[in-house]
Amino acid sequence: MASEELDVLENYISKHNLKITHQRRAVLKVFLESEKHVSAEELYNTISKLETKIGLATVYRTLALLTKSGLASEMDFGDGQKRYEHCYMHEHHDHMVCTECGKIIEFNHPLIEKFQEEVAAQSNFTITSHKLDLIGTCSDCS
Amino acid sequence: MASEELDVLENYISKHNLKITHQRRAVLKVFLESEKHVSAEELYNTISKLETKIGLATVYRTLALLTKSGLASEMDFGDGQKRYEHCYMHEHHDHMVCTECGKIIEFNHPLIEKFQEEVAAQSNFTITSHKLDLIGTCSDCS
DNA sequence: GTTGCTGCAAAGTGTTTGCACCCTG
DNA sequence: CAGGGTGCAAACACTTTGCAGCAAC
Repeated sequence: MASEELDVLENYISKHNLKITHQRRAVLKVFLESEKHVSAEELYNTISKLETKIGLATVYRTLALLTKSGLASEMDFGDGQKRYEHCYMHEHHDHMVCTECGKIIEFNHPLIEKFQEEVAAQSNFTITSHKLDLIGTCSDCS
Repeated sequence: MASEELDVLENYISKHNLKITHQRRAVLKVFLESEKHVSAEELYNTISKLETKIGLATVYRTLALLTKSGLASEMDFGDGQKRYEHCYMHEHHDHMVCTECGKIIEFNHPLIEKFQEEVAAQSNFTITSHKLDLIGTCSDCS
Protein backbone atom coordinates (compact mmCIF):
# COMPACT_ATOMS: atom_id res chain seq x y z
CA MET A 1 0.00 0.00 0.00
CA ALA A 2 2.09 2.82 -1.34
CA SER A 3 -0.35 5.38 -1.08
CA GLU A 4 -1.30 8.93 -0.64
CA GLU A 5 -4.69 7.61 0.36
CA LEU A 6 -3.22 6.09 3.49
CA ASP A 7 -1.81 9.51 4.28
CA VAL A 8 -5.23 11.07 3.88
CA LEU A 9 -6.75 8.49 6.17
CA GLU A 10 -4.00 8.79 8.79
CA ASN A 11 -4.31 12.52 8.63
CA TYR A 12 -8.06 12.39 9.21
CA ILE A 13 -7.60 9.84 11.95
CA SER A 14 -4.99 11.80 13.85
CA LYS A 15 -7.07 14.95 13.57
CA HIS A 16 -10.00 13.21 15.19
CA ASN A 17 -8.33 11.31 17.99
CA LEU A 18 -8.95 8.01 16.32
CA LYS A 19 -6.68 5.04 15.84
CA ILE A 20 -5.13 3.20 12.94
CA THR A 21 -5.84 -0.48 13.19
CA HIS A 22 -4.89 -3.36 10.97
CA GLN A 23 -8.59 -3.80 10.09
CA ARG A 24 -8.80 -0.25 8.83
CA ARG A 25 -5.67 -0.68 6.78
CA ALA A 26 -7.03 -3.90 5.32
CA VAL A 27 -10.37 -2.38 4.36
CA LEU A 28 -8.69 0.62 2.79
CA LYS A 29 -6.26 -1.59 0.88
CA VAL A 30 -8.95 -3.84 -0.55
CA PHE A 31 -11.18 -0.87 -1.28
CA LEU A 32 -8.42 0.82 -3.26
CA GLU A 33 -7.71 -2.36 -5.20
CA SER A 34 -11.37 -2.98 -5.96
CA GLU A 35 -13.14 -1.94 -9.08
CA LYS A 36 -14.91 1.31 -8.92
CA HIS A 37 -18.27 0.62 -7.30
CA VAL A 38 -18.11 -1.89 -4.49
CA SER A 39 -20.71 -2.72 -1.90
CA ALA A 40 -19.88 -3.41 1.74
CA GLU A 41 -20.76 -7.07 1.28
CA GLU A 42 -18.45 -7.45 -1.74
CA LEU A 43 -15.64 -5.82 0.14
CA TYR A 44 -16.28 -8.10 3.09
CA ASN A 45 -16.20 -11.18 0.86
CA THR A 46 -12.98 -10.14 -0.80
CA ILE A 47 -11.32 -9.47 2.52
CA SER A 48 -12.55 -12.76 3.93
CA LYS A 49 -10.94 -14.66 1.06
CA LEU A 50 -7.60 -13.24 2.09
CA GLU A 51 -6.14 -14.27 5.40
CA THR A 52 -7.61 -11.52 7.48
CA LYS A 53 -10.79 -12.15 9.38
CA ILE A 54 -12.79 -8.97 9.76
CA GLY A 55 -16.35 -8.51 10.93
CA LEU A 56 -18.93 -7.22 8.51
CA ALA A 57 -19.84 -4.49 10.98
CA THR A 58 -16.27 -3.26 10.88
CA VAL A 59 -16.41 -3.03 7.12
CA TYR A 60 -19.50 -0.86 7.38
CA ARG A 61 -17.94 1.25 10.07
CA THR A 62 -14.73 1.67 8.12
CA LEU A 63 -16.58 2.60 4.94
CA ALA A 64 -18.37 5.29 6.90
CA LEU A 65 -14.99 6.47 8.09
CA LEU A 66 -13.56 6.52 4.57
CA THR A 67 -16.58 8.49 3.44
CA LYS A 68 -16.10 11.05 6.17
CA SER A 69 -12.40 11.35 5.48
CA GLY A 70 -13.05 12.04 1.82
CA LEU A 71 -11.66 8.86 0.31
CA ALA A 72 -14.94 7.25 -0.64
CA SER A 73 -18.37 8.41 -1.54
CA GLU A 74 -21.68 6.65 -1.19
CA MET A 75 -23.70 5.87 -4.28
CA ASP A 76 -27.12 4.38 -4.65
CA PHE A 77 -27.93 2.78 -7.97
CA GLY A 78 -31.25 1.49 -6.71
CA ASP A 79 -30.13 -2.13 -6.55
CA GLY A 80 -30.85 -2.29 -2.86
CA GLN A 81 -27.41 -1.70 -1.53
CA LYS A 82 -25.11 1.23 -1.09
CA ARG A 83 -22.06 1.21 -3.28
CA TYR A 84 -18.85 3.07 -2.60
CA GLU A 85 -16.71 4.81 -5.12
CA HIS A 86 -13.16 6.09 -4.89
CA CYS A 87 -13.23 9.82 -4.64
CA TYR A 88 -9.79 10.98 -3.63
CA MET A 89 -8.32 12.92 -6.53
CA HIS A 90 -11.11 11.72 -8.70
CA GLU A 91 -13.14 14.07 -10.81
CA HIS A 92 -16.88 14.25 -10.79
CA HIS A 93 -18.64 12.08 -13.31
CA ASP A 94 -22.00 10.47 -13.98
CA HIS A 95 -22.86 6.87 -14.72
CA MET A 96 -24.37 4.62 -17.34
CA VAL A 97 -25.52 1.43 -15.68
CA CYS A 98 -25.96 -1.69 -17.81
CA THR A 99 -28.92 -3.71 -16.61
CA GLU A 100 -27.63 -6.84 -18.34
CA CYS A 101 -24.08 -7.20 -17.09
CA GLY A 102 -24.00 -4.62 -14.34
CA LYS A 103 -21.15 -2.73 -15.95
CA ILE A 104 -20.90 0.91 -15.01
CA ILE A 105 -19.50 3.35 -17.53
CA GLU A 106 -18.49 6.74 -16.28
CA PHE A 107 -18.88 9.89 -18.26
CA ASN A 108 -18.85 13.61 -17.93
CA HIS A 109 -20.51 16.20 -20.05
CA PRO A 110 -19.73 19.79 -19.15
CA LEU A 111 -22.79 21.18 -20.87
CA ILE A 112 -25.13 18.92 -18.96
CA GLU A 113 -23.56 20.21 -15.77
CA LYS A 114 -23.96 23.75 -16.96
CA PHE A 115 -27.64 23.35 -17.80
CA GLN A 116 -28.28 21.75 -14.44
CA GLU A 117 -26.99 24.85 -12.74
CA GLU A 118 -29.04 27.00 -15.04
CA VAL A 119 -32.25 25.17 -14.34
CA ALA A 120 -31.59 25.19 -10.59
CA ALA A 121 -30.92 28.90 -10.65
CA GLN A 122 -34.28 29.47 -12.29
CA SER A 123 -35.95 27.93 -9.23
CA ASN A 124 -33.61 29.52 -6.73
CA PHE A 125 -32.47 26.07 -5.82
CA THR A 126 -28.98 25.63 -4.39
CA ILE A 127 -27.35 22.44 -5.63
CA THR A 128 -25.13 20.65 -3.15
CA SER A 129 -24.79 17.50 -5.20
CA HIS A 130 -26.42 15.71 -8.04
CA LYS A 131 -26.63 12.36 -9.65
CA LEU A 132 -27.33 11.42 -13.19
CA ASP A 133 -27.67 7.76 -14.06
CA LEU A 134 -28.47 6.47 -17.50
CA ILE A 135 -29.98 3.01 -17.28
CA GLY A 136 -29.87 0.67 -20.25
CA THR A 137 -27.66 -1.80 -22.05
CA CYS A 138 -24.04 -1.40 -22.93
CA SER A 139 -22.49 -2.11 -26.30
CA ASP A 140 -21.64 -5.69 -25.32
CA CYS A 141 -25.15 -6.53 -24.21
CA SER A 142 -27.49 -4.87 -26.69
CA MET B 1 -62.94 8.58 -8.65
CA ALA B 2 -63.85 9.82 -12.08
CA SER B 3 -61.04 8.52 -13.75
CA GLU B 4 -59.35 7.26 -16.80
CA GLU B 5 -56.84 5.77 -14.43
CA LEU B 6 -59.43 3.38 -13.10
CA ASP B 7 -60.05 2.31 -16.68
CA VAL B 8 -56.38 1.65 -17.21
CA LEU B 9 -56.27 -0.43 -14.06
CA GLU B 10 -59.43 -2.37 -14.89
CA ASN B 11 -58.14 -2.97 -18.36
CA TYR B 12 -54.86 -4.34 -17.06
CA ILE B 13 -56.70 -6.41 -14.51
CA SER B 14 -59.11 -7.99 -16.93
CA LYS B 15 -56.29 -8.75 -19.34
CA HIS B 16 -54.45 -10.67 -16.64
CA ASN B 17 -57.28 -12.61 -15.05
CA LEU B 18 -57.10 -10.58 -11.91
CA LYS B 19 -59.83 -9.07 -9.80
CA ILE B 20 -60.97 -5.62 -8.86
CA THR B 21 -61.34 -5.35 -5.12
CA HIS B 22 -62.38 -2.52 -2.90
CA GLN B 23 -58.84 -2.44 -1.46
CA ARG B 24 -57.36 -1.90 -4.89
CA ARG B 25 -59.83 0.86 -5.62
CA ALA B 26 -59.01 2.49 -2.30
CA VAL B 27 -55.27 2.39 -2.84
CA LEU B 28 -55.61 3.75 -6.36
CA LYS B 29 -57.91 6.51 -5.17
CA VAL B 30 -55.64 7.67 -2.40
CA PHE B 31 -52.59 7.32 -4.63
CA LEU B 32 -54.17 9.58 -7.25
CA GLU B 33 -55.13 12.13 -4.63
CA SER B 34 -51.70 12.13 -3.03
CA GLU B 35 -48.94 14.52 -3.80
CA LYS B 36 -46.51 13.39 -6.34
CA HIS B 37 -44.00 11.18 -4.55
CA VAL B 38 -45.55 8.96 -1.92
CA SER B 39 -44.05 6.02 -0.12
CA ALA B 40 -45.98 2.87 0.68
CA GLU B 41 -45.99 3.75 4.35
CA GLU B 42 -47.40 7.23 3.73
CA LEU B 43 -50.11 5.81 1.54
CA TYR B 44 -50.90 3.25 4.20
CA ASN B 45 -51.18 5.93 6.88
CA THR B 46 -53.44 8.08 4.77
CA ILE B 47 -55.70 5.18 3.98
CA SER B 48 -55.80 4.13 7.62
CA LYS B 49 -56.99 7.58 8.65
CA LEU B 50 -60.03 7.12 6.42
CA GLU B 51 -62.54 4.47 7.34
CA THR B 52 -61.03 1.68 5.32
CA LYS B 53 -58.79 -0.77 7.06
CA ILE B 54 -56.21 -2.16 4.67
CA GLY B 55 -53.11 -4.17 5.42
CA LEU B 56 -49.71 -2.69 4.71
CA ALA B 57 -48.83 -5.74 2.65
CA THR B 58 -51.80 -5.05 0.41
CA VAL B 59 -50.59 -1.52 -0.16
CA TYR B 60 -47.22 -2.85 -1.25
CA ARG B 61 -48.86 -5.45 -3.47
CA THR B 62 -51.18 -2.91 -5.02
CA LEU B 63 -48.37 -0.46 -5.68
CA ALA B 64 -46.54 -3.23 -7.51
CA LEU B 65 -49.70 -3.80 -9.52
CA LEU B 66 -50.04 -0.11 -10.34
CA THR B 67 -46.43 -0.06 -11.43
CA LYS B 68 -46.93 -3.02 -13.75
CA SER B 69 -50.10 -1.56 -15.18
CA GLY B 70 -48.34 1.67 -16.03
CA LEU B 71 -50.05 3.99 -13.56
CA ALA B 72 -47.18 4.43 -11.16
CA SER B 73 -43.45 4.31 -11.35
CA GLU B 74 -40.94 3.49 -8.67
CA MET B 75 -38.44 6.12 -7.65
CA ASP B 76 -35.54 5.90 -5.29
CA PHE B 77 -34.27 9.16 -3.87
CA GLY B 78 -31.89 7.37 -1.55
CA ASP B 79 -33.86 8.11 1.60
CA GLY B 80 -34.30 4.44 2.37
CA GLN B 81 -37.71 3.91 0.91
CA LYS B 82 -39.20 3.55 -2.50
CA ARG B 83 -41.43 6.35 -3.60
CA TYR B 84 -44.10 6.13 -6.22
CA GLU B 85 -44.95 8.75 -8.75
CA HIS B 86 -47.99 9.10 -11.00
CA CYS B 87 -47.02 8.22 -14.49
CA TYR B 88 -50.18 7.84 -16.52
CA MET B 89 -50.30 10.62 -19.08
CA HIS B 90 -47.51 12.32 -17.30
CA GLU B 91 -44.49 13.61 -19.11
CA HIS B 92 -40.97 12.73 -18.21
CA HIS B 93 -39.22 15.05 -15.84
CA ASP B 94 -36.32 15.15 -13.43
CA HIS B 95 -36.18 16.19 -9.79
CA MET B 96 -34.65 18.68 -7.43
CA VAL B 97 -34.81 17.29 -3.93
CA CYS B 98 -34.59 19.69 -0.99
CA THR B 99 -32.67 18.13 1.86
CA GLU B 100 -34.16 20.57 4.37
CA CYS B 101 -37.90 20.28 3.84
CA GLY B 102 -38.10 17.28 1.56
CA LYS B 103 -39.83 19.22 -1.19
CA ILE B 104 -39.41 17.83 -4.66
CA ILE B 105 -39.43 20.22 -7.58
CA GLU B 106 -39.87 18.74 -11.02
CA PHE B 107 -38.20 20.10 -14.08
CA ASN B 108 -37.42 19.22 -17.61
CA HIS B 109 -34.66 20.49 -19.80
CA PRO B 110 -34.76 19.31 -23.40
CA LEU B 111 -31.10 20.02 -24.01
CA ILE B 112 -30.00 17.96 -21.05
CA GLU B 113 -32.02 15.09 -22.48
CA LYS B 114 -30.46 15.61 -25.85
CA PHE B 115 -26.91 15.58 -24.53
CA GLN B 116 -27.62 12.44 -22.56
CA GLU B 117 -28.53 10.67 -25.75
CA GLU B 118 -25.48 12.06 -27.42
CA VAL B 119 -23.13 10.86 -24.75
CA ALA B 120 -24.77 7.43 -24.66
CA ALA B 121 -24.50 7.10 -28.42
CA GLN B 122 -20.77 7.76 -28.18
CA SER B 123 -20.43 4.65 -26.00
CA ASN B 124 -22.92 2.61 -27.99
CA PHE B 125 -25.06 2.53 -24.90
CA THR B 126 -28.81 2.08 -25.30
CA ILE B 127 -30.75 4.13 -22.79
CA THR B 128 -33.93 2.56 -21.45
CA SER B 129 -34.44 5.08 -18.70
CA HIS B 130 -32.56 7.64 -16.75
CA LYS B 131 -32.74 9.61 -13.59
CA LEU B 132 -31.35 12.97 -12.80
CA ASP B 133 -31.67 14.26 -9.26
CA LEU B 134 -30.32 17.57 -8.08
CA ILE B 135 -29.82 17.52 -4.34
CA GLY B 136 -29.69 20.73 -2.36
CA THR B 137 -31.87 23.35 -0.74
CA CYS B 138 -34.92 25.01 -2.21
CA SER B 139 -35.62 28.73 -2.23
CA ASP B 140 -37.59 28.53 1.04
CA CYS B 141 -34.82 26.76 2.92
CA SER B 142 -31.56 28.31 1.78
C1' DG C 1 -67.64 -22.66 -6.46
C1' DT C 2 -63.07 -21.47 -8.32
C1' DT C 3 -59.38 -18.81 -8.04
C1' DG C 4 -57.43 -14.86 -6.90
C1' DC C 5 -57.04 -11.46 -2.80
C1' DT C 6 -56.43 -10.13 1.95
C1' DG C 7 -54.61 -9.69 6.61
C1' DC C 8 -51.54 -11.24 9.64
C1' DA C 9 -47.32 -12.55 11.23
C1' DA C 10 -43.09 -14.47 10.03
C1' DA C 11 -39.08 -14.24 7.13
C1' DG C 12 -35.84 -11.50 4.37
C1' DT C 13 -32.66 -7.74 3.05
C1' DG C 14 -29.10 -4.52 3.94
C1' DT C 15 -27.40 -1.77 7.62
C1' DT C 16 -26.70 -0.15 12.46
C1' DT C 17 -25.92 -0.63 17.38
C1' DG C 18 -24.99 -2.37 22.34
C1' DC C 19 -21.72 -4.58 24.79
C1' DA C 20 -17.77 -7.02 26.74
C1' DC C 21 -13.23 -7.66 25.50
C1' DC C 22 -9.01 -6.23 22.90
C1' DC C 23 -5.50 -3.31 21.09
C1' DT C 24 -3.35 1.11 19.78
C1' DG C 25 -1.04 5.15 21.16
C1' DC D 1 -3.41 1.89 30.97
C1' DA D 2 -7.15 4.87 28.93
C1' DG D 3 -10.15 5.27 25.37
C1' DG D 4 -11.27 4.05 21.06
C1' DG D 5 -11.96 -0.36 17.98
C1' DT D 6 -13.60 -4.95 17.20
C1' DG D 7 -16.59 -9.07 16.75
C1' DC D 8 -20.74 -10.85 17.67
C1' DA D 9 -25.47 -11.00 17.93
C1' DA D 10 -29.47 -8.48 18.46
C1' DA D 11 -31.97 -4.59 16.72
C1' DC D 12 -33.58 -1.93 12.80
C1' DA D 13 -36.26 -0.20 8.76
C1' DC D 14 -38.35 -1.42 4.77
C1' DT D 15 -40.23 -4.90 1.97
C1' DT D 16 -41.72 -9.60 0.68
C1' DT D 17 -43.96 -14.02 1.47
C1' DG D 18 -46.67 -18.20 3.37
C1' DC D 19 -50.91 -19.39 4.71
C1' DA D 20 -55.81 -19.87 6.07
C1' DG D 21 -59.90 -17.65 5.43
C1' DC D 22 -62.56 -14.36 2.30
C1' DA D 23 -64.54 -12.26 -1.68
C1' DA D 24 -65.01 -11.34 -6.68
C1' DC D 25 -66.44 -13.17 -10.91
